[in-house]
Amino acid sequence: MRVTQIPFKTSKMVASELVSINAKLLTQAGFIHQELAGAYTMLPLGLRVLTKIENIIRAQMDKVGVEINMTSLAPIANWQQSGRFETVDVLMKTTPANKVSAQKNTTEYVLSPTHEDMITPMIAEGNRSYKDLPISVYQIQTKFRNEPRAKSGLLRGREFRMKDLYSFHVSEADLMRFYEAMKPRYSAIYEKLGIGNDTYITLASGGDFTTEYSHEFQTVLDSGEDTIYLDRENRIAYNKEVTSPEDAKKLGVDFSKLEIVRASEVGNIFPLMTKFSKAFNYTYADENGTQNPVFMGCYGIGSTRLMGVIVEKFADGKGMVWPKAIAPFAVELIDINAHERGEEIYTKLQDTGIEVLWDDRDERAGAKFADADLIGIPVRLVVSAKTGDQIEWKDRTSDQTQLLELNTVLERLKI
RNA sequence: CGGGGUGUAGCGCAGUUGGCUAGCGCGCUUGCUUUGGGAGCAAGAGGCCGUGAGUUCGAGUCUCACCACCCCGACCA
Repeated sequence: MRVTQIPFKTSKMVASELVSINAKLLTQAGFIHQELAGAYTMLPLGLRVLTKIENIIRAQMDKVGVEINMTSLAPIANWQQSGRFETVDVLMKTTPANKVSAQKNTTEYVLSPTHEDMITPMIAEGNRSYKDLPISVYQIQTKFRNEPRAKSGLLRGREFRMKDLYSFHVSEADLMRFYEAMKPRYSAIYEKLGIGNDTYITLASGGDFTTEYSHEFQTVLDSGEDTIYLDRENRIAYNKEVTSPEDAKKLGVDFSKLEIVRASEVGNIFPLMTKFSKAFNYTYADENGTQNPVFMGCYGIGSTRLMGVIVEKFADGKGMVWPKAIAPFAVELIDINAHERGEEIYTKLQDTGIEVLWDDRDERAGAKFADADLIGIPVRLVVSAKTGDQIEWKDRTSDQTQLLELNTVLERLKI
């Protein structure tokens, strides 16, 4: 991609009221554009990052389930049937904007904040035998939650993207077997995203459902919203909400010996048990023809939030620093008064299948360098009168530059 | 929802005890010079001062209401 193709420019300045690092840098670098409190357009660079994050999630989920795309609009009836229409206070619904025409459709719909209420009856339609189970289906989509207070850029929005996987089982034992199998899938995702070391599986409350505890994945982050009690040695943490004296006794943990840190929740897995299958009368026939309730689990990961967390985690004084796996491009190419040479290298890199962003603007060197630092692509290549037939290589996180032959550059980038 | 703050040019901001033609920087346009860390000079274009009611001879400035956004808390992926 050429920088001149992108109609969303970087900016030298940004509103002083943007305190959150991810909101500030992503806005300044032209990755996102805010439309409302807690709702952002993904611009070309931001969309590339988000897509890569979601593809990493997708690769792991494809090992345990199949992907579908569901509607965001949901019938109110489904939410009434689960009893959640009145109780979920972040629920949003549509309202027709005007009633000028008599034949106008005035039906109101739920804007789905999560999809249990839709997927349960859908799966139940054709899967009534023990032979059909277990089932595991996921989706990566935009979800809507009327948060009382959207904040911190991508960390908490009213419209955000999230992966949800739903699983359906013949028994609690089978559900828990699957539930346990999800943990390594989640760890693999955080590992690939570059935050594996700082992300801990965390015991949290089971909420309104029938299990006592559930698990979250928390990334240690000063600007995180949650407080967790961290046991670094055993790589496990406890959400503050489950650190009462009773919890301590039940779990056999001495919380006073643990480190208290701020963290951001980047995933959760939850045994739903039979809450939704009961609400939607989803039963299956076992070997004896007896009807039994289906056991369900749900497994979420907020992809837009992850993008924000990763910015917060790695940014330095000059801008963002993307892990290789999700950087919008593998390399940024800058030409300094060497447009033809730039185009030549740009074409070669592209032909080799390397993702390259070419800053082909008619800008001064300083402006291009500053923007490259801000955007945070892992490798910066420069061609100019100084570099001759060679190419200057600089890693985003280093101050060292080196002159390399084109072939060497291609070799290095292939890895 | 409680508390605190902010709405003035595309973006970032200033605007005195109410005063006449509303400024500055960035960006944008044109020209010349410059060219490896956000260039210089010159000439331009660009405003319903968030919205609505008041007070006043006169409101960006004062009053009230509303809306939006940011921050703390409560709540939540």
